[in-house]
Amino acid sequence: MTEPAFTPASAFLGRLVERGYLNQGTDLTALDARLVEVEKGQRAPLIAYIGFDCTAESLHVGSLIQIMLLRHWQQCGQKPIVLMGGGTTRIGDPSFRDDSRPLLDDATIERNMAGIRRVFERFLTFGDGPTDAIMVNNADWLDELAYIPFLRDYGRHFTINRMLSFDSVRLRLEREQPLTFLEFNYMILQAYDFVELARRHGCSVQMGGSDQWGNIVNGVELGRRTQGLELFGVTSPLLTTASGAKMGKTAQGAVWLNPESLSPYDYWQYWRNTEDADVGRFLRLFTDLPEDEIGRLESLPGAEINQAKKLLADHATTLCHGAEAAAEARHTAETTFEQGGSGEALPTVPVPRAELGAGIPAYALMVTAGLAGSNKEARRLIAGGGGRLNGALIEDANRPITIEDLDAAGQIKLSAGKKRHALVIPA
RNA sequence: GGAGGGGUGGCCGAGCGGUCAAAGGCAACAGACUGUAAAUCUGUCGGGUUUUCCCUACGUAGGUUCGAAUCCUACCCCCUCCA
Repeated sequence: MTEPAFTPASAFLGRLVERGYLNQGTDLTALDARLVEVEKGQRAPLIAYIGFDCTAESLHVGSLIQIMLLRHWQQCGQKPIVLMGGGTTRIGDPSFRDDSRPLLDDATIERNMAGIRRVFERFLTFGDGPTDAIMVNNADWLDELAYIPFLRDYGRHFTINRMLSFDSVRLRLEREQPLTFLEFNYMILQAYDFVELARRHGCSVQMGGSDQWGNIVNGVELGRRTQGLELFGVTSPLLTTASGAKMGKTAQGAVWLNPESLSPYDYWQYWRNTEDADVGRFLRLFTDLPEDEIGRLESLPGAEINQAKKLLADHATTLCHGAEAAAEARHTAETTFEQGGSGEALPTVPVPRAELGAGIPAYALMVTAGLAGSNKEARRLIAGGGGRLNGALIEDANRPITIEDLDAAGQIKLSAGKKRHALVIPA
């Protein structure tokens, strides 16, 4: 557990504490000492892993803190392993959930894994070097597990009594939600993953979100009991916004890290709209900016805090999508919001020139532009004063929009409210 | 296997023969206020070209009624207690 006055000597743990990544860890003092030895060149880099589910074809902002943990780990001269849960995803982590996850088929898992791999390549350096990241898939060993030998070798180290006492299981049972035996095995397999990674790759540290604490501790103990290994666990805090909402949800859904799932412009916007109270915290967690700079930014008064939000958006987007995409997103945002214009990175919707020539009712165009889910919703939006055409309020939902409405740049800017815009271009 | 309770809109949760597209809350969207923030207030919140009209919807399939989310039958699923 975390010692209250723990002051780490190692670069890595020092950074975690300073930047707010540390929730708790097993024997942090010993881990700190090992890390220092590496820094002094007295031992080879330590190897840490974090496991990721393959439940979607991209990771989202909720996993970003974990990705950043691996990134800092690598920057501090240690070696990261990204563990893809190709095997465990077929079971579904029951931690703190009331319902079972839907079981995914192998093809879907495979596809998801490919999408997730690309995200990591932006945050970590992969390769064969001593501190290069590697990616492994736990299906490689879980798929071929033999049931009886596995039970005999590992099952005997788990008591049901203890497993039932873990919050992740206990809370579910207390709420009288069913927990299947399949899901119940998840924690055993995750513990086994840790031991297997130690054996195969010499991995000695597992990190993860605080909801993984129970699973991580199980792995540490299993390693000690079965092979006398000294393993460590480190968790990061569960993140919520200052107003208490879970991170990573927006109107359009999850904030994906993959440009196909969420455009860099929308990603930039997500960070730009951070609540005032979160700016400092997020700068520390999701950018590489130095502490003194962050201190200055987070104390900007009143509306000036918006400068800090832009920098947050710039740096977070650069990490995830590259500097070019970030610059374009910022440019688009500034022309759209500060000059009332429209930048290139706004979503564009091609509409056949002939249809525009004939005129399309405003409500219908809102729908094709993706700004409303149905004609009715579009009408409501316009009736409520939320529809704009090239910046001007749309009074009548039936008002035809034609080529006459093309602006100087040859496009039509449609807006739903102040933040959602789309460009209609004749095709 | 026996007894009882329950399955309602994105979620929670009322309704228990017409006045029900279904109270209330949350979430969401828009408006006002602002700073592309938070909080607050207002409006909207199944679909249909603007609708005193139509369609779809209250686990599934039938039925009784002029009329059902509400009653009946069968089936599926969940929960509780007993065995």
